[in-house]
Amino acid sequence: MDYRSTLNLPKTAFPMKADLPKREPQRVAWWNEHGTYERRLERNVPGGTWILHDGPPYANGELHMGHFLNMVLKDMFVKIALLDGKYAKFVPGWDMHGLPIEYETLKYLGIKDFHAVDPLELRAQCKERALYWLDRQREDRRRMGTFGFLDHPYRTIDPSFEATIVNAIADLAERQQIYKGLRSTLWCVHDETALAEAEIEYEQRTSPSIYVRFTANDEQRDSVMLSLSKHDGAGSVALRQAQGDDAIPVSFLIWTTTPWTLPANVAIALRADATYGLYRVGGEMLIVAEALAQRALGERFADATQIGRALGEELDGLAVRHPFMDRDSTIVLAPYVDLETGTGVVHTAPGHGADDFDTGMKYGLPILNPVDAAGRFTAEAGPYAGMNIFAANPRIVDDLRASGALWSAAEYEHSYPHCWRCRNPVIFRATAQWFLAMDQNLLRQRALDATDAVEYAPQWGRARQRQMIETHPEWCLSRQRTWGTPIPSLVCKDCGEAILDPRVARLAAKRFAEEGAGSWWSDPVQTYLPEGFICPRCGGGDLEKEKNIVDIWFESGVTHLAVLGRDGMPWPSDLVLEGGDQFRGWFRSSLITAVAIKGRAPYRRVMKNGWVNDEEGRPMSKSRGTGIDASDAMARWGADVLRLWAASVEPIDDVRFGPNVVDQVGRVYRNLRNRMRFMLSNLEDLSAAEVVAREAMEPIDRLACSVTDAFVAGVKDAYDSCEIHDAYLRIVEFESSMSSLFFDALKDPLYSRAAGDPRRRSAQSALLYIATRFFTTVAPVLSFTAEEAWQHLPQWLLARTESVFDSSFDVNRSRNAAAESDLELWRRLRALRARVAASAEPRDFEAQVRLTAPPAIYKRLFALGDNLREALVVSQLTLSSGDVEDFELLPADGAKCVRCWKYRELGVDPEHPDICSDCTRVVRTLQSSS
RNA sequence: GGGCCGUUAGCUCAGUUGGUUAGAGCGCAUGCUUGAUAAGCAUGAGGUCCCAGGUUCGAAGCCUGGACGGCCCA
Repeated sequence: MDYRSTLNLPKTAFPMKADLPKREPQRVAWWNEHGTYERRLERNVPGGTWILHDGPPYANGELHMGHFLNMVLKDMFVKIALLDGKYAKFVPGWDMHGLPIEYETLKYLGIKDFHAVDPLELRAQCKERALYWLDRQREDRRRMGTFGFLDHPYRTIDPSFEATIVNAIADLAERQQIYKGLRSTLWCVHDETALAEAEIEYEQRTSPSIYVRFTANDEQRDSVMLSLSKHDGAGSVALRQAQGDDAIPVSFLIWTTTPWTLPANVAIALRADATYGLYRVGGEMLIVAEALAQRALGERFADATQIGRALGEELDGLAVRHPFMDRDSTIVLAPYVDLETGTGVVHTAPGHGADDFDTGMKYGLPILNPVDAAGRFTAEAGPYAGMNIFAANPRIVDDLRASGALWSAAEYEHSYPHCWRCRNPVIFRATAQWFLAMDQNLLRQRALDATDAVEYAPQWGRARQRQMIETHPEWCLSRQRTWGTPIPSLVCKDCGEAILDPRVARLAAKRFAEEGAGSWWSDPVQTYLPEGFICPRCGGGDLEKEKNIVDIWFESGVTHLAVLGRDGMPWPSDLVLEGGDQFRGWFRSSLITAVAIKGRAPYRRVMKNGWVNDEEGRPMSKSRGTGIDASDAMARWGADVLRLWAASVEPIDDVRFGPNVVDQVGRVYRNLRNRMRFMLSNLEDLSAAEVVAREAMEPIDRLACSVTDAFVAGVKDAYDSCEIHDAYLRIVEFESSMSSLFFDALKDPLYSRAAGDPRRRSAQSALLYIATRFFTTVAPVLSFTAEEAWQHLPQWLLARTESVFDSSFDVNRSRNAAAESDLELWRRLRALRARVAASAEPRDFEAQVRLTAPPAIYKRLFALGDNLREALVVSQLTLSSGDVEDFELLPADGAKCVRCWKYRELGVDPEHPDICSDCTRVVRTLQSSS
């Protein structure tokens, strides 16, 4: 007789093959149709809020794996809070203004000169492009399984958002935190706009490297020689000789890699404490820092004789002639002059460098800026007027060579700042811009102090954040472009005064909230003038609008004002989570605006995630074939495997990604999935009424539930401290031990007992408990699979709890308190089980075990009753108490029952000679009922 | 060039305040199972804990220097 049909073999519709790329989109639709997230959110209202505030990705281009990692981690935290009963409202957002989109749009439209296009028309086109990318990215984000208000994201282009930006400007203006000033600003000549440091990328570039003589005229020569001779008494004989010979000119030798800045040169900077040498080379004398003389003079150093020396400070105030402009260049001192490169004699053009600018201000030097917005020399540049500055470089070098001022020229490869968008090299250019004053109202210090109230993960994040604030230069807020939110400033046509009046800004904010910021271009200026508004400087009434837009880092820096503190979301947020580059970007800009306007940090906790590199640990690159878009990855492997990958690595550090890494985590995924499947396949026939209460379960089932409680509590702790990877390790360890010990032990009772046998129902009840706890616990990570598994739970349970996201972690701390001894017993059973399983002969049911244990352990093992034999998967077990632990494996008594495979006494029933008495009873009952 | 971070088994990672023989999962090899079966169980191999000094009775963990990789900046 075939007894197989009399067994309760596993059965479930939950497929072994995941088919994630196909099934996941259906699950996204299912969640939407059922309003799973929104319903749970409403239910959680009494639980209090927990808000992760989304840092806006920029709406241009496809999402890459770095985005994926970041977005999926965010989603995990939102789901953790949700399952914890919190009102975890998540409003994603997009950064949609700015040069990258404007640039892409112009390219898309084939427009070369942006001045030629009507601002409102260009804005309309930019908006279309930004919305297009938002849609693409939003679809990817949905595909990841993201829970949140994806249909109603915040967008920096919304009129309400633009109003928030302008109101923030008004707030800052009221606090005298904004001023207009002339500064040396990073400038992109291609895009014709000022740039913030966050908009700069450093790339390798080859520049001309030239050494240039700045030669003293007769009068200057006397002063220079006099200063040198003072250094040590009357000076050397050679010095005295040279001093008297007017035919030997003296020059300071400067080094520069930007010849085009020479027309703006007004000074030469030395280091006060450095020693400068006077070198006689052929028929001339050169002054360079002693430490750099050999390198600076090159092969001609061999012919050079040092005939004098002086400290930098002894040369302060001297002057020499500019090599080709009709003016002097003053010798000044500056602390940043280093003795690593060049000559220690630094060409200084205050209009073309931040350091130079500072020196210029200190010495009251003229700030020359002979370069226009497009990077062409103005008339001020004399012979080079009209030329593009970079194109003029070789011409300037040639001219210097022709005039004899050039000492040497070479090519020089170095990293040089480039515009983040158009990739062209940027320049420093002194222009009038609107700035946020970092030290006004002690803003910088208050921002530093505000970090004390923030938790950072990792902890060194605070030091990093502080560093970024300490080194923050004055924040240049204005941009001379079109695609953005206007800075509502006015210019007095009578006196030229630039005016940023809070009242004007408020009017603008109100107007923008209704009409959008485009109205700044179309409205007459009167729209923005309060009653009787006049120029505060000259009293004139003829005002016009300035056409600056605000830095987009400022826009994203006020997302906390636009999103939080309304619609059920408190200010500040509980968590922000972005890539580590945002210590300098969004973490910083948000902190500064929040401290300036609200006096404290806009978040309680900052977490950074790492960079996603390829499998060799190098940056991903499309050209190397290691770059992959998030949407392609999801189409290939499915979101859940990738979500598991995000948890399997330490996402706070830089991580690696590639096909081999995914294959590996894919195998872990299949393990998890199969074990979920095993549980489900043994629950099909369990009705609600038959579920055994925890207290009434068999000992080993209670033990497994207890171990599960400890597991849930452990994972929850990891979640609470943002340690997703730690949770992953616990999940893998748990499912592995569950499978090898408990599931294996349960097979016999589940399969061979009568369906309604109390032993079997107890086991099933434990499995149901473990399954539901497990699905809930992994749901933040494996959202799709956990939900799919949940949907294969018994129907009566689904009627109560429609989705896994309607469940809760249910961490039972009091029950967990007793768990340590349970875990100890669990580990002991695993070790015992391994000893049996290691045996080749006899093995499993062919064996019986004779176990002797010391009294304390004996007591615990004895309490397990027949469950102990089940756990070891043997046919018979004798347990006795003794002084020493002893373990003996012997052949089992009896013969193999063909139905349950255990070794038993067979043939109790002549009709069923090959099966044991227990099996006979089951079979007879089945026969009589059919 | 500067600041910060990292480097533990083929891969992804654990390793509590310095303390036995450095662990897990995956992979690999071998065996078992064929009633979780494109599954399950067991065993095993595999490590100069990046390198070199130092502190210590004792260092993967502390100190110094260096190498390599990454991020941010100059």
